[in-house]
Amino acid sequence: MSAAWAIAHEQGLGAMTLHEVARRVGLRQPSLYVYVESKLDLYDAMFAQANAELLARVDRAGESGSAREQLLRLSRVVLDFAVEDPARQQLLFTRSIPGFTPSAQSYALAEQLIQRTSRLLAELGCGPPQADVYTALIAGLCAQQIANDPGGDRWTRHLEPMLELFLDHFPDSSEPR
Amino acid sequence: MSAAWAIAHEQGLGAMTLHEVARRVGLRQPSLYVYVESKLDLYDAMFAQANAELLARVDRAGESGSAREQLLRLSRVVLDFAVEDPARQQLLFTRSIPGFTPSAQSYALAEQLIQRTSRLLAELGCGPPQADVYTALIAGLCAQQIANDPGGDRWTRHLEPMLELFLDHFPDSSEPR
DNA sequence: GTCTATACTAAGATAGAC
DNA sequence: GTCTATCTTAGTATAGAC
Repeated sequence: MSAAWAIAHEQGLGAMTLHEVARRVGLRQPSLYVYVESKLDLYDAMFAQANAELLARVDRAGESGSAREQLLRLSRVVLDFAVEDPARQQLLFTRSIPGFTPSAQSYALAEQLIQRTSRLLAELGCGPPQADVYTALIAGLCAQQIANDPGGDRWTRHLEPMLELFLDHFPDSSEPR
Repeated sequence: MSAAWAIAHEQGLGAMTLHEVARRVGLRQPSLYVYVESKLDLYDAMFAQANAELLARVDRAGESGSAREQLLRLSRVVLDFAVEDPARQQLLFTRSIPGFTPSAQSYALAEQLIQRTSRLLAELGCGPPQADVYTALIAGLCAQQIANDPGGDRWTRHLEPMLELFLDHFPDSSEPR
């Protein structure tokens, strides 16, 4: 697993091949089939691992404070997590690996985060349409940060002001139709 | 070119191979080397063509009205263009094709749009940091729309309300630090 | 300009010995 | 569990005939 992550981290998720993984762990490529059923199976294990790690961090960020404070903290944790490792972000939040869809078991982990966020948003007066705007905000900062200033904070530093603006004005008004 | 776009459109940009292009135009793969120097060269031609098309649409959207109206129209044209064809969006706005960077000549076209947008933003009191927020807004709507509701408008319909909110509140206040 | 033939690379996966 | 050997597929690119 860590060899697979290392490759994804260094050269992108698409460069992660079973040959290269085997090379790094000092085995021949066919030997890996003792541990994984296929390459997609390995992706699934990585997906589950990354989601578990994210959930752990969100938990560590705690549940204290108002719903608004909690949402701000949760958003910061998620954004930092995503921006920290572009390959991981690609695996978790985009559907861009040909042939890969997470198994039901792995996806259940991802669901937990979605539930948690939706609940907080609902408490703050944001229904599903506003929640879409929220996800677009996060996704936009994340995409721009990774693409144009990897390792920096040129976009991520706008998270809190944007969320404040969003929470102050979007929940009630501005609903299109 | 149109065969290449058709493949990208149907199966994604990564599925565009010289073999498949040749198949579609009734040639053998080596014959394509009369027309392109390499696969990356073909990507570059596609990049230039798509940028030219986008610029043409932006021009057609006209320059009448206030800076605010112009920015709203330009943003709508760009967002619709990007969402319309995910493969094209990937080629133009993400840097996710291994080994591909646009030639200086092709990139000059992309620069024109950037210039135009920056000028409008500046007229509306948005400096570079606010322009970053603007690009994140567009990128976020675009990414979510393509990933989660392709062909629909679940995210893109929020464009105008979000821009209004952004222009009304972000230019002066909310600047982090 | 187009072809055939081929070199080269590299991937995922399987068979069967040890 | 690990290996060698191999199958199968598919890609980019080049050489040289026509």
